[in-house]
Amino acid sequence: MMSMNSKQPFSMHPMLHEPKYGPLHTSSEAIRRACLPGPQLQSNIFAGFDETLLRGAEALAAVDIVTQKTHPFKPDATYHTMNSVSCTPTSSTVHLHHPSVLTTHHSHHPHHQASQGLDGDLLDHLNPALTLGGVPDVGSTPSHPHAHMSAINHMAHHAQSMNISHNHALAAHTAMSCSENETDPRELESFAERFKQRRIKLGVTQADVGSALANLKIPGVGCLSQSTICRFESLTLSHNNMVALKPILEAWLEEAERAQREKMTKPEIFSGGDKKRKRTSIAAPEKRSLEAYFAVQPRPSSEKIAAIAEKLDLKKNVVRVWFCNQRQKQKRMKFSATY
DNA sequence: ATGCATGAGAT
DNA sequence: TCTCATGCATA
Repeated sequence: MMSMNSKQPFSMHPMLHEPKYGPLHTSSEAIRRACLPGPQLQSNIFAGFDETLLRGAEALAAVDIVTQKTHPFKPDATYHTMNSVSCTPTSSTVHLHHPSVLTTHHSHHPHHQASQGLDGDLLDHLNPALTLGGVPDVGSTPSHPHAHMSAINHMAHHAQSMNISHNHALAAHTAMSCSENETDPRELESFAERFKQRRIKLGVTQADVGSALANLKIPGVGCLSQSTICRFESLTLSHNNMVALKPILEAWLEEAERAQREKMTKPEIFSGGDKKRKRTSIAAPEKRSLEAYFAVQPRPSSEKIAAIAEKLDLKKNVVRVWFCNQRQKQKRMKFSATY
């Protein structure tokens, strides 16, 4: 592990009010894209349908929603399996905070974007009035002061499709199995499960794990949020992300268990904000419409986004972000379907 | 546990 | 302007 690419994105950035997190990211979209099925048939399966189509889509979506209650099309699908273990709120245990950054990236697997086949420009065919609308750039969101953290993943390097053959002389066999294991979805899945169980056994919350990570002092690794730990355990992260985080969490787990053993032998002692960001909530009807649009065109142009935003009376930026998030979710779903 | 959001880096 | 990794806020 740790074969570094020349990519060490350590481009720092000021703008951190808090020394809290360090930024960093690396990404290799390229490969991924290369694996993607080409651009969809750009076209006009929908040409000429205009608004009717949209209405149909929305209607469909509406129906879908209804059905969804019983039917499950969990839009937020998961990485692989749905593990439904509930989260135990074992509060307080360890606590530490540190920022750090890490970036991950690499590999690719054949994600399959099955859906983008229907790319007609739905909105284009929608009524022109819609397209014309004022389109006020609603852009920017209110205030948001905060820093973020990313992970640099020195490890996790190989994609399943990639070969590590160029690494070591003996890599041929040995390494092969090793790296393959690290990225094997099933291995990741079982690890996530084991991780969760052992974590609970230790009486540590997801949030605790996240903040305790910084104590590992792993270069480039800082703390993570409860959300991320939760997503890791439930496999709701991208494959690359899972691969990148695994060694880190594994390290924490070992350390935590070691520390506990030590504590057993010796009597130990233990001891132990700012502005709130508002979360916009998109109402069900609007969400249904968005889903309908998404089904037809997952990647609407800026103009379309503006039109949709206006129609649904939402901020353009909100709509844009919604589509971005939807795409991310879709990828997770697709990935899970792959295995 | 999950919805909406940010920001870095890639396109 | 997108993707990706992550986070805050909240149901």
